Amino acid sequence: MVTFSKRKSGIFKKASEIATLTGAEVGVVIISESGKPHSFGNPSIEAVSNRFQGVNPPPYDITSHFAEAQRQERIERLNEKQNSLLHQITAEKDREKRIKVVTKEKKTQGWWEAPIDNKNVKQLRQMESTLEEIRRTLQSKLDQKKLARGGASSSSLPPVNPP
Amino acid sequence: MVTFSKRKSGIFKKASEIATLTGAEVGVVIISESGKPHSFGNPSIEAVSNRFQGVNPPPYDITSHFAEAQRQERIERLNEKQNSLLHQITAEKDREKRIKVVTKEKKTQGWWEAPIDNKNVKQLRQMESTLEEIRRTLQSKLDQKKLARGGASSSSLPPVNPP
DNA sequence: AACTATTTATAAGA
DNA sequence: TTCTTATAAATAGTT
Repeated sequence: MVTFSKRKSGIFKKASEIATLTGAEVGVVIISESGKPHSFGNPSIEAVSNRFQGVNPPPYDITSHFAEAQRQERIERLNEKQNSLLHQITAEKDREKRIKVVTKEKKTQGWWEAPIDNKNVKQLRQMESTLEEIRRTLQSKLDQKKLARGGASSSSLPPVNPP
Repeated sequence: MVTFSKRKSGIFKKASEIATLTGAEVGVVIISESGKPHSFGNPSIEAVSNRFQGVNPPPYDITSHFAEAQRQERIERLNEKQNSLLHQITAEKDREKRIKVVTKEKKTQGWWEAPIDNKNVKQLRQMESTLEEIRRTLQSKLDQKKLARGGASSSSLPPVNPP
């Protein structure tokens, strides 16, 4: 909790800095483990969110092609996923090292040696499927809206009309 | 521009860290001065956005423990996915170049009418889903080690509600 | 919340 | 963009 609080402040500060330093618009949303939402936005979280979703693209750039913009977004998303994976792999390997050390010291059974709880795993997968489907459905709807309008700026969600 | 790039990386890294470290969900959207959108999301920018908007309520606290023997397998799977991502990224970038050339030649069609490669979108979505599942499984396991207590809040908003 | 040892991020330059 | 490095800032651990 202390870590969360400290780091949240750190991120918000960084977000504020990049905004004033480079003139970028930044929006950050953090939902803590307990489910409470925390946000930072410059100019405001709503403004950034709307612009990201293509609602109000100030400088209308006729040269940007929708398909290209979306492709670029996908590439960025892939890069994010990749970075995420790298972090996870690193974390996982570090963890493994630690576990090996502990295992040598203690011959008692630890939680990581416990048998798989199939009931819970099954339940988890079911929830994942459901949530994933919801997410996909929403995304699909949003994408259709996007297709129907073709926003000037690129990105993720909603509507406008072709010139 | 260099500052923007460096600091953007810094923020994304911090965002990734707070997510891994505290189990929080984080979404960051940065729109550069030139209007180009950059985003980071854990689990995904859509998931965080949706949850922030109240679309997607609860986190899971399923307590399933996986045997140490399976850890290595997961790491290998992550590595495979990562390689897959690298190939996808390369392919996407190459294709983007080709498309840019084509779209400059064919001006009979408006940019808003540019067809989206649905096959590719579908493929990427599928991959994201898979990655998402892996990530969630790992996260759930990693969360085991952390204390789950109701968090305090500094600049927080009221709890999210369904639309 | 304050302190501080340590780690990490960053600006500047190449 | 990547690399290097001196310096500034962020953070974990502790009180």
